[in-house]
Amino acid sequence: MMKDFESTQESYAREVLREKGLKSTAQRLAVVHVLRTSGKSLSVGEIHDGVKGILGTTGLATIYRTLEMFEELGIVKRLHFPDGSRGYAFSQGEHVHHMVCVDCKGVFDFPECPVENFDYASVEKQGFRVKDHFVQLFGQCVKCAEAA
Amino acid sequence: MMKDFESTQESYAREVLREKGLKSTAQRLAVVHVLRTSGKSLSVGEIHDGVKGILGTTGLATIYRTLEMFEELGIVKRLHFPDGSRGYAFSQGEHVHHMVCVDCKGVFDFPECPVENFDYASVEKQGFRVKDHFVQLFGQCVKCAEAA
DNA sequence: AAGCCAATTGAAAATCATTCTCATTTAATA
DNA sequence: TATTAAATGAGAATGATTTTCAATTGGCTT
Repeated sequence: MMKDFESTQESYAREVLREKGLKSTAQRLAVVHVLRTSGKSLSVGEIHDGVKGILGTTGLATIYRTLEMFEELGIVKRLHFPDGSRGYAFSQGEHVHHMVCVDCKGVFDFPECPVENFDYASVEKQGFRVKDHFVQLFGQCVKCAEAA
Repeated sequence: MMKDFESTQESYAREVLREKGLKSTAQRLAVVHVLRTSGKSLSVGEIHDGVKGILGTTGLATIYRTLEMFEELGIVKRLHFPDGSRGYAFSQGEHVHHMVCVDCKGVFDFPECPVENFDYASVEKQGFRVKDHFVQLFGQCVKCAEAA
């Protein structure tokens, strides 16, 4: 039906889903496809539009359900923008952080974790146990810098 | 009308507002007061309730307007939780990151920035210009660890 | 201390985002 | 291919946020 639907990313999603006993539905794979081919962070509405472009009619609730589930499975990552809006980006499970272009919303990974080797002394002195962290960089990508 | 309404934090907010030619209304100072005395991150609704407790009837829209403005002024900081909900915490302008207790939503600052001295080589190699970052730690505070 | 005026507020409506319900459909397995 | 639990679609319901506009108020000025 559609070329280029079987990429590493789609296979990866398929596998994660199967491992968990979840179904690899056309809608779910389409969400992965839309995110992957966009190369950037998309809003729920944009993802919905993208999926509709592939499958025709698709319920918005399905997109929400899929994204929530994908986030728990580590297939996508939710990003937060300064203006308060949210976006989702494809993410392949590993511990990767994201750098987002504030102009085009393009998403670029950076695998080195700035927080990984951070010395939490001041925080742990107070008795905190750090369990997780959220890091996101904002900036401008080459294309947008040149266009400006 | 209310003791303890003039703290460093309230004075700070007053000053920032005056510098920008904005009014120090009872509602705005009450928002600061509620956040300060709570010592933790609060949702918009919780802040609204807190302000109503002080001033009686208060419009929810005012709370939204105030928080948005305070965020731009660096008086409060918006936090994002894993469950998708948002919270606001008092923040005094400087570059501080926050550690949030996932149990009680208590907010604790840590002034050392883990990202400050991070080597962006891999990112900048691709031509990105990093302009800003968002860092937030999740974990458990002493009290909640003991209670568990 | 009173008056002025732009800034701010409250209340409700409007809009936008997200979740829920339930009848129907479908992917995976036998 | 039949079975069945899982998943979907449609729209209603809920919840969050923004807008509108008339009424109020804080920070001057006099």
